[in-house]
Amino acid sequence: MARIKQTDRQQILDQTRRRLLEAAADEFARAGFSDANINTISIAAGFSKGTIYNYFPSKRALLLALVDEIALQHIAFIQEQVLLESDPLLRLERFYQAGFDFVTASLPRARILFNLINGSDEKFKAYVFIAYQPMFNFVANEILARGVEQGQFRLVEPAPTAMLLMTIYLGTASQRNDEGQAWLDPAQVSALVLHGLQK
Amino acid sequence: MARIKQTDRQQILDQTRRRLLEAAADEFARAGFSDANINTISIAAGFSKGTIYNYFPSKRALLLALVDEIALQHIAFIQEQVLLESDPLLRLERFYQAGFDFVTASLPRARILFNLINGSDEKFKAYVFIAYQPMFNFVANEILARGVEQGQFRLVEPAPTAMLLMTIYLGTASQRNDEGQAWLDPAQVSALVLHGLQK
Amino acid sequence: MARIKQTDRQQILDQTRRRLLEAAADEFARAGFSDANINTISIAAGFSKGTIYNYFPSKRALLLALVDEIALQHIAFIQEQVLLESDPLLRLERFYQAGFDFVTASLPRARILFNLINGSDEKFKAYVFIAYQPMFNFVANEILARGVEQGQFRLVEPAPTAMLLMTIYLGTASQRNDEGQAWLDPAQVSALVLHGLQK
Amino acid sequence: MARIKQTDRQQILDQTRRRLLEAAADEFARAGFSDANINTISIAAGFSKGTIYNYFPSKRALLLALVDEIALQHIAFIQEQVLLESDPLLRLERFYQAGFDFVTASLPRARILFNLINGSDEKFKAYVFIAYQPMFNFVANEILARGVEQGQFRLVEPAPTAMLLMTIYLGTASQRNDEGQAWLDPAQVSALVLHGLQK
DNA sequence: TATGAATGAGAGTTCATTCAT
DNA sequence: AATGAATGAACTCTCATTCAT
Repeated sequence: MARIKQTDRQQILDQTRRRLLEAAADEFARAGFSDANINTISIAAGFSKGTIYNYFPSKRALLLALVDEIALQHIAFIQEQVLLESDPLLRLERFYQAGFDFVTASLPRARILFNLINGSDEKFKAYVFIAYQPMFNFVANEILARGVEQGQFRLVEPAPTAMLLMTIYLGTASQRNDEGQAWLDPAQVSALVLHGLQK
Repeated sequence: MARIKQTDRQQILDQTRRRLLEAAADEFARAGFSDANINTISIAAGFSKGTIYNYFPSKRALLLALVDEIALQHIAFIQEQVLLESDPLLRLERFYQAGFDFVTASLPRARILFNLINGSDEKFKAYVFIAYQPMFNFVANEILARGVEQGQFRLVEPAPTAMLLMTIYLGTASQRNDEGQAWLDPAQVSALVLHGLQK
Repeated sequence: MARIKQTDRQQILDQTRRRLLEAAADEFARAGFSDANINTISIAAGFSKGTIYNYFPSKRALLLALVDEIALQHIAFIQEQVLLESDPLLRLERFYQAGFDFVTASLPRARILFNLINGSDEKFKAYVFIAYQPMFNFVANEILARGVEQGQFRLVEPAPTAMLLMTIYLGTASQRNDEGQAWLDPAQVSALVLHGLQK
Repeated sequence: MARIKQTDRQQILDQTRRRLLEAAADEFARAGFSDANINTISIAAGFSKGTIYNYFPSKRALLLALVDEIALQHIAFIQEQVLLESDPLLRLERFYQAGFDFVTASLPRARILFNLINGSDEKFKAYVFIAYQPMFNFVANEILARGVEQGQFRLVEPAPTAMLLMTIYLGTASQRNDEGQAWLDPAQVSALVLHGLQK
């Protein structure tokens, strides 16, 4: 009995936390960190202002928790897609395709990410890079290093090149019109990158 | 006599405006629009709070005035550099080189630009794009269209491709370490882009 | 239980609102709208500055809420007193007596009213007239029209004459010395008005 | 020669002062003391901000100088009109007629007066009453005392009754519609007052 | 005499955060 | 666990006043 109750309680806690994070994502995407409003978030989540502070110690911590979540989802989604292919060239194409798909599907969350990376708060920026470290490593090892080994890519240094690919991804995928459609086509971007990487 | 006085006064006005814009550039770069502090700006410029409002009607107007100034300098600098070459391929290289140089030389101003473009305030974003329209046109006409005409580039559509080049430029040039050094090399970026554009 | 809590909370809300309005009445009476200080009001009410904005969206809205309250009290008090008599002549006397009594008892609130009516903000003025419409109607119908019907008053038009009586009331009752005593005697005023209305 | 120059200079000074006072009258009438804007006044007068402070030591002093001027004009106009008649009854009618005429002709200045009298600044109020002392005396002596002596008025005390007449005048004459037309007719008001004063 | 750039105290308002319930 | 009334520091913006020219 007690254990069941315990479980129920945990579920309620998780669900509240989830709703708060969802609402926070929308608000942070809409307004950025400084202009995001804690009250707006709590109301959108269906709770009152105080509840947020039962789950997150501060507005800043709320955003960081959201970054963690976004990074996990983002990395998992891209890895999953990329690993469907084994050829490094196809993996690269998949990488851009999956990246654009992720941004399309999760535009508010992606916007938060881009805002933070190109924003002026260095602490946020550093936090994001740490959270995305697995993705950098994945691109470097599973796409670039393999392509170089197999002789499909020029002899590039995996680490800085991974950064280049990521930067191009973020820069191109983030440009959207009012309906959320990308200005650029991922195939166009990966074609361009592939030309650059091939011998 | 009267004319001299008039001139003096105008010079003082211009100089004050200049110092305010310089200080504003630093502060907006450091903190972004919302967290930038009017008081900090005026103190840094050597004036008191109220003086800003003798020159700009609001914090927002101050930033927009700065955007105008940055865009003019930015566009002029890049055009000047690019036009030193006549070959479209070399022009493209110059474009990235000049772009990276501009960011290096005017990092705070470039940061403001990137923040606005990737930020959440749609009005700021629209304003920036209008201010940079001449640059888009320049890239489309003086680099891409010429390269296509002369058979050096694939048959790309100048307008969206100009946007792609700009996006890649902004995305790559803006990534800097703490000392302001670019993570990426402009030659690397233009090589990649060139590979993508060539037949 | 829950209902009691609910009630308690509502009582606290009402009480805070009440204290804010009381303090606001004193401050607006002392200084007029423009020179009234939000901080002074909240401190006098025993709260901090921000609390006012949990109850009223702006300084202006605070004053308008106060006007609503004053008008309701004012009208109710005068109607109650006037309706103690049925003879229109006696009603007129009661009207001035009650009016002067109201001003004596609620001098700060009355001052706010007079300030607004004779002030330069047309929006405030219009708001006050709308709030006092019931009083104009009451004087026109329950005093003047009846007196004319019963042949005690000259054949005057009720509406503009009601305005005249109100104007004389406001003009005379508002003149007070430092101790809040009226310069004029309401009996004197109503005698004068009665002479003017009788055949 | 020197004396002529001196005269010219004095004329310029007087004219500037005059234009400043005219502009100040409009602005104080429009907005009341607190919301009146020194810059608006100086621009309307065709001068710059600083000039006001060459003529008046402060915004407050500017208003007081204006009050002096208004009172002098006001009193002179009413005395002149009233003294055209010798019969106290006709003088009383003239008093209200002239009063309403003055307000009609000098609405901004009259508004300033009414605002101050019914406003919340006690110092302004006291200043106005001192400036209008000659008018109170004039009404008491030249209208009321004479009417009582000649047996046309009831045996009223001149001083408080003068105050009553003035208060009624100010209260009634100040109510104007958007085109500046009085809500009430001065004949109506003086008829009412006369009924009250006659035996 | 007239100017207007500079000042800076002070205003209303916002909002992340606290905490008693 | 959830609430929301209260807080008060911080913010942008206003404007009467000063003073060097």
